[in-house]
Amino acid sequence: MLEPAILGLLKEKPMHGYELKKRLTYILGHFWTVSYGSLYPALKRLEKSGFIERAYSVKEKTRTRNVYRITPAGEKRFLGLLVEEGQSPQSKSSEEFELRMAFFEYLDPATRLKLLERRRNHLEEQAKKFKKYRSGGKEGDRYRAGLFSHRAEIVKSDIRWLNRLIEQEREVLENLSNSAQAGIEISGQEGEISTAHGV
Amino acid sequence: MLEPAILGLLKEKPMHGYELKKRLTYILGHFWTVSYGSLYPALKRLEKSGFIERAYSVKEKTRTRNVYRITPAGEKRFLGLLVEEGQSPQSKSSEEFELRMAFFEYLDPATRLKLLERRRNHLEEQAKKFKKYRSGGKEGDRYRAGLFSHRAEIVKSDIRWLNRLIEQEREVLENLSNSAQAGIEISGQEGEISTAHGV
DNA sequence: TTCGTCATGTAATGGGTTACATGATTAC
DNA sequence: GTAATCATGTAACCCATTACATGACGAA
Repeated sequence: MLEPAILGLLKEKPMHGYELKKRLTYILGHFWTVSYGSLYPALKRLEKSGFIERAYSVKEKTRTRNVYRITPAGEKRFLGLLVEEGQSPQSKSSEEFELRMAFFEYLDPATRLKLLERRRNHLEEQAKKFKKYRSGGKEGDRYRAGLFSHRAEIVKSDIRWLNRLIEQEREVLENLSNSAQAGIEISGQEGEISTAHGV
Repeated sequence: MLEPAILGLLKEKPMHGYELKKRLTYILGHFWTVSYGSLYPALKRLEKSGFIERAYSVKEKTRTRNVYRITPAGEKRFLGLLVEEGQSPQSKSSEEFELRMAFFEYLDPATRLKLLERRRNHLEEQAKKFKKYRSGGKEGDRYRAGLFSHRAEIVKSDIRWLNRLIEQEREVLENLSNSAQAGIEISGQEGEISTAHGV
């Protein structure tokens, strides 16, 4: 969770730990506030693995700032982590999905579509379960029943949202292939993205 | 997270580990699937602390089932854990709130009201932040922007839901105090709940 | 001068997971 | 007879947290 987030943020621009934490809190603060105790060690790990490197260090009198930058290996790693099957059956998948979505701009349309559909299918599974609960009924308690039906509502609205996004993404893909057929060069968004194309 | 869930489930009826896991998955499976590797050790810990006790063990040929039951100390502990300030700034608070809500029937109206209001206030803080994001605008990326506004919608709808629940709970409280004034005995729901009354 | 924020880090701990190990019972 | 489910547990690990430690800089 932490590593892809760091890599994604460093794609925007090189940053030092403190700044990274603020940015992280801004984007993921909704459900996660990273602590320095995990952030700084993570930076060191990533550096040792060669996914990020020290761009430079500023020594202001006694105080230091270590500015990190993502490496080409890091770029690959980042894409790998984003696309990777949500192997954790632990359905913190909602958080995991939000993290991915926050970096969607770095993925190509086909990968985005894949992730969106995967998520929607997962939610549809959940929705099915809710229906079963309902019909298997009782669970007498009104509070728990209220909670369950509220959850079901949220899931339904999430599915609608995803469906809208999926449709948009499909249009993007169609336009792309049309342009391709018309023989127009597609300039591959600087090329770096291409690693993610293996759908 | 695990311990209050176990205690709450054992309040319903004595159970053994395997059954407990199924029940847990049913109620919390939405965002959490506990593993045996955490469940069984947790049961041992709780037993050692005296919060639960072995009601009986069934030896079916070679296979054993250890049925646990909550103790009076466990009841107190359970209520303590449910009401306890969401000390973790880690906003897994949404999960934590869902857990509490799943056991609302065991709390008295005043405590329920307190928890509902705490949660609503928390969400209102979040909603404020979303507005700031919006006005502080840019964050150019349309995907991230879409994600943010979707989050904002969810939060808003959650607040509306909580407000409805709060209103209902207030009515319950008013009715109670009216009945009390009218000199009618309130039979304290079997008495055991009273520990939670110190609001 | 004191408070908030900038800036980096370590050590102990916690709470969970995965993978492993074992074997009976039930339903098809 | 074989697959699914019942049933319990341990050991190694992972990833994060809290608490601690240190100190400069800017604003009120």
